[in-house]
Amino acid sequence: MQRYDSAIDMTGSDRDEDELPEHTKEPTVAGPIGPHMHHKRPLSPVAASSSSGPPSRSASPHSVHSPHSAIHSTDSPPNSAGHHDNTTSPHDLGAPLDLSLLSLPPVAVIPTRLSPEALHDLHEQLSAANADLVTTFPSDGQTADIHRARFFLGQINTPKRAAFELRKLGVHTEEVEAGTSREAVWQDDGLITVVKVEWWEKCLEKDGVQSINPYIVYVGRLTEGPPGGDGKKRALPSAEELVKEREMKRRRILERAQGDAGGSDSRVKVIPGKPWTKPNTTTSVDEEFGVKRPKLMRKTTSEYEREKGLANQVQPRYVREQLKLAVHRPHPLHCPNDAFINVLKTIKLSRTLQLDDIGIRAYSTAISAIQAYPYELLSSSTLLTLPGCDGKTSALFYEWYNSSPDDVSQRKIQAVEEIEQSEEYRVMKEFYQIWGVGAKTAREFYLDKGWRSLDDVIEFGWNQLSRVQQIGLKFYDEINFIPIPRPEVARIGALVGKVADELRPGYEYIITGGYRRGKEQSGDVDMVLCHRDEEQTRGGFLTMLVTRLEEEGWVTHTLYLGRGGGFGTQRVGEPPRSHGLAHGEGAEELEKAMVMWQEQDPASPFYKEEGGRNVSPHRRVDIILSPPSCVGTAVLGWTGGTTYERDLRRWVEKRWGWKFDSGGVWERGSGRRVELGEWAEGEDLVQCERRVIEGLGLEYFKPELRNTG
DNA sequence: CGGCGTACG
DNA sequence: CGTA
DNA sequence: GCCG
Repeated sequence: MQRYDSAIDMTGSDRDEDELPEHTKEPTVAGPIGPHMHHKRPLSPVAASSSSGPPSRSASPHSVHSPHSAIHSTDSPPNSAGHHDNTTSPHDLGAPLDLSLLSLPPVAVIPTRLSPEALHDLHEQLSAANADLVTTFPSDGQTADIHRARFFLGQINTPKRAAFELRKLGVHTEEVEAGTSREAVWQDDGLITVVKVEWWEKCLEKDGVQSINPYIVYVGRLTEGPPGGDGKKRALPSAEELVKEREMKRRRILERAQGDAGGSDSRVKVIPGKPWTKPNTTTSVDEEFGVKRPKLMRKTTSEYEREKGLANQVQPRYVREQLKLAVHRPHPLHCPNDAFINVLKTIKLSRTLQLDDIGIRAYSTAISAIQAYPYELLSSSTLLTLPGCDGKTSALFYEWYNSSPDDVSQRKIQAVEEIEQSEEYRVMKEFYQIWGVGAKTAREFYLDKGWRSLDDVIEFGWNQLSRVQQIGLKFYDEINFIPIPRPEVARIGALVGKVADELRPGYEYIITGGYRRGKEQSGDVDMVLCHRDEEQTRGGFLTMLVTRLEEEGWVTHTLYLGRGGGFGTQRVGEPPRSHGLAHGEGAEELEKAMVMWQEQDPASPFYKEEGGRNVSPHRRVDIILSPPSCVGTAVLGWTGGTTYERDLRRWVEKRWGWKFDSGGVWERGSGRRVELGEWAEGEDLVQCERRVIEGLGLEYFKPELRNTG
C-alpha cells in the first residue's frame, strides 16, 4: 500500500485515441474506481482460502485511473519474509479449543496489505478464539467502534508505519518508549499495541497463545486526535505563535519553493516609491497613453516592414470570422506572446486591486484573445485585428514592443513599471494573496488599517480575521509559493478517490481545474467525484468523506464544507431561485468541500520530514460531489479557465436563452431543466462533458485548449 | 450608451 | 464579501 | 476596455 506513488499515472499518458480531430483529444483521467479494488492480492499467509492469481484490474475502455487497480497492480509482493507459502492452512477456519483470546483487550485488524479473504478469515479465527473483536471496515464510514480497540494485528513492520496505519483508521497515537512492561500496557487503557500477524499464525501453528513480545511492532499512547475529526475546529495559533512560526518556516519554505519553482523568489524588493495610483491625476495606467485615436497611429518604418512579412500568414479562424467568445477558439497553455500577456496580467491585477471589475473583464478578454493567437505578434496593427483588442491594447503593445525591439526580455511599459514598484500595489497584492481576503479587504487593510506587511496583519489584526483568513495566513507561503507538481496532484486525486470508494464502492473521479488543462504545476487541486447511483451521492456523503480524511490526517483544515453551492455556481438540481418554480425531481445537489491537505504517508515521494516531524507542504484541495444527473455540467464547469466559463454562460444565454451552471442547464422562462449533463450508461466522465458541450451547440475543445488565463 | 458570469452563505 |  |  505504500506504493501509491509509483502507481499514479503521472502524465495522463493513457490517451484515449480515437478518430477525433487532434485538438479535441485529451487524456482520460477519470475511471471507475473498481469496487473490487480493495485488497485483491492473494496475500496473507493467514489467507486460508486460496485466492490466487493476479488482482483483476478493472477494465473499462476508457478508464485508466482507477486508484485501486492502479495501486494493486503495482506489484510489490508482501514482505517476503513473512510470506510462507502455506496456502493450505491446517487450521482452515475455526480456532483450536485451547486457543483463547478472552483475556486480550479489544482487538482489531489493520486491513492494509491483507486480501479481503485474509481479512475475513482472520476475523473468523479471532472471534472463534473469543477475542473481543472490533471490525475495522464497517462499510459505511463509521469508525466509532474502532476507538475501543487496544490491540491491533497487522502486516506492519515499522513503528512509523504502524502509527500511520492507525491514524488512517482514525486512531491517533504517539509512540511510547520501548520498555514499558506488558502489564502496564494491558492495564493502561490509553495504550495501543500493534502486533504482527505472524504472531497469530504462530498461535495457530502451536495451538496455543504465544508470547507477543517478539512480534510487537509498536506501542503508542492515544492522543487528542486531529482537528475537526469530531467536528471540532483545530485551534489556530495565537498571533505571537504565528509570528514565530512564520519566521521559522519561511526560510525553509522559500528554499524549497526555489527548488520547486525554479529559483525565483516572486516577491519584489521593497523600494519606497511614489503611490502607484493618484486619484484624479493623470498618472494612472489608463491615462498614461494620450492616444485618442490609436487605430490611426502611424506605423514606424520597421513596423511596416515587419507587417509585410505577415501578409501570407493565414489568420486563425477566430480572427477571420471575428469570433469574440472564448468558447469558439482554442487557447493553448503556452503561446508565442506569453511575455506580453504577462504585462497585461499585471495591469489586470492592478485593476483588480482597484475594484475595477470592468477593467478586469476587458483585460481578461484581451488576454484570452491573444492567448489564442498562434503567431508571435510583431506589430500593434495586427493586435487591432484581434477581437477584444483595440486602441488601448494596441498602444500598450506598441510601447512594449518598441521599448526593446531586439530583446524580448528587456521590453517594458513605463506605467507597468510604476505599478510594480509602488508600495501600494505590492502590499495590497501581498494581502490579496491571503486565501479569504479579496481586493476589497486588501484595500481596507492597506488604506484604512494602515498595515504594510503580513506581520502587521498578524500583529495588529489577528483577532479581526475570519477563521479562514487565519488559516490562509498560516499557510500563506505554502499556498502561494510552493506549486503542486503534476504527479502530486494526481496522487492527491487518486487518494481522495480511493477513500471515497472505500466508503461507498463505485465512486469515480476526475481531476479538473488547471491540472486537467495541462498545467505542469498547480496552485490547488480541483476534482469532481461522482457515483452512478444517485442515492450514493446524497446523505451527506461529502461530510462523511471529509471526516474520514480528517481522521486519517490528510485533511488538516476544512475551509468550507457545504451543500448546494456557496461559492461559484454550485447549486444544482433545482431551478435557480429567481424562477421560483418547484422542481419535481427532488433536490439533487452538488456538494463542495474546500480543505487544506497534507501528505501523511512516509513512503510517499511527496512526504517531507524534518526532525521526525511531517513538514510536507500543505495543499489546497477542492472536492466537488456530483450526482449522476449533472456530472457533465459539473466537469465542464469546474475545468475552466475563467474566461472560458464566463463566455460559456454568455453563449448559452445568447444562443439558447438558457442559463448554464455547473449543476445543470435551465430554460430561462420556465425554469425547467434542460437535460444535458446526465451520466449515460457506458459513458465516462469526459464523454459526458463532451455531450454537454456539443448539446450547447459548441465545438468541443479539449481542456488543454481552454487556457483562457 | 448599456452591458459585461454567477449564486450563495 | 469572497470564492470557483 | 471593448462590443453592439
